[in-house]
Amino acid sequence: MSLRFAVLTLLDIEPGSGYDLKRRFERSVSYFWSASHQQMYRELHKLHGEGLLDCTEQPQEGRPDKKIYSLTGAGRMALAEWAARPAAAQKIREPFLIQLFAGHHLSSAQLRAELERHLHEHRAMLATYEAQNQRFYRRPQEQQQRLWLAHQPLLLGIETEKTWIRWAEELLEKLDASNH
Amino acid sequence: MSLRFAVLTLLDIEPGSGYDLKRRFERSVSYFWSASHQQMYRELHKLHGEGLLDCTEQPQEGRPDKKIYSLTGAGRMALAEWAARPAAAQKIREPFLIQLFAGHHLSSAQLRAELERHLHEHRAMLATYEAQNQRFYRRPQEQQQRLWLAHQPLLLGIETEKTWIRWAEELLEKLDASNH
DNA sequence: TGTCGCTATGCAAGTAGTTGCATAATCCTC
DNA sequence: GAGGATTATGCAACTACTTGCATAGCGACA
Repeated sequence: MSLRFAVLTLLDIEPGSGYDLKRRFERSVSYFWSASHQQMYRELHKLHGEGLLDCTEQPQEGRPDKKIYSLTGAGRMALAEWAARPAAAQKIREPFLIQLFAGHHLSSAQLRAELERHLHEHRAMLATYEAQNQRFYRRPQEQQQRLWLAHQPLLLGIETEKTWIRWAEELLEKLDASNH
Repeated sequence: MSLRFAVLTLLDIEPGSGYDLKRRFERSVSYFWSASHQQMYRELHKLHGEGLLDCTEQPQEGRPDKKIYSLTGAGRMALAEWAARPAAAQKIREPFLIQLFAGHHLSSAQLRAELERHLHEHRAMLATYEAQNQRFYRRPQEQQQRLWLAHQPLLLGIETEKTWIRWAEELLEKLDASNH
């Protein structure tokens, strides 16, 4: 259900094609929801079939035509109605922690290597989030005020990554300490 | 794939029935992976079918018989092999943040109410995590040393909840400030 | 004495998400 | 001028997960 409303929200801000949406998704929604391009296209078809989206084909030179989707009245209503309903609690899914839970099957060198790999990824994540944050603060005041709510998830993303990194660094230290 | 290895890991620590597993899951794995009892039973059947689990029926008085599952040699091998493989990156799924992303469809009173509801849930979560943490430190030294790695995810869970709560409290303040 | 919650297991049908592939033109690099 | 990335869309088959229901005895509460 959430993907459908993520799509509606993005199209509410600005109409676009599946491909556009996929890229905008990566730059905004991706730090609190993940989806592949197949999911996106399928969702667009479904929403269009249900009359929540309009679709106009836009011929392009050289490359395949774009299908530009935008909200219908029904789409806007569905979005507003959903926004007012209490959201389901999040589902936690952290494969790495399950692995850690079974960590006694690994040598401490293997553990270190895995941890450092994840640490690397999370640091990269943090860097892209912070870059995005900077971009936000470089926008004109008017936009900052209009989008401030939609910006809040990014702040949580940044703090969550920092927390993860701190935890992993401490765990590495503990591994060191227990080895010598 | 992760649920399957969560189940194997729990059964590796101690054999048990689907019902046992479900409860142990809630007390340990649930803060980094979620699963319903149906998923659990289905996974047990599958793992048993693939020869990774042994199953012995244990008749009980009054209540239905238990099926006690335990790892076979193949099960232990599969677990060890998986533990050494790099884990997939986590999939983020936070419905509430999508809702916030569409937050301009809500009145600020509605927003406040939703936020406070979530804040309440996260505070309750933090309290149960901390109680579990206390329980851990009351265990005998020997167990603390043996289980210290499996205990690390809980520490991350605690820090993550604290981060969430801090973020939500700040957001509430911002909502207040922008209202007056 | 009725119903609520707990222990204990499971089926069936549905929705959501993943993986792998396919097409096709254009732009850029070597 | 060959190969690869980018733009743009999509099918098919699969796996994972959810929802709603069913069964069935026991203990506690009111």
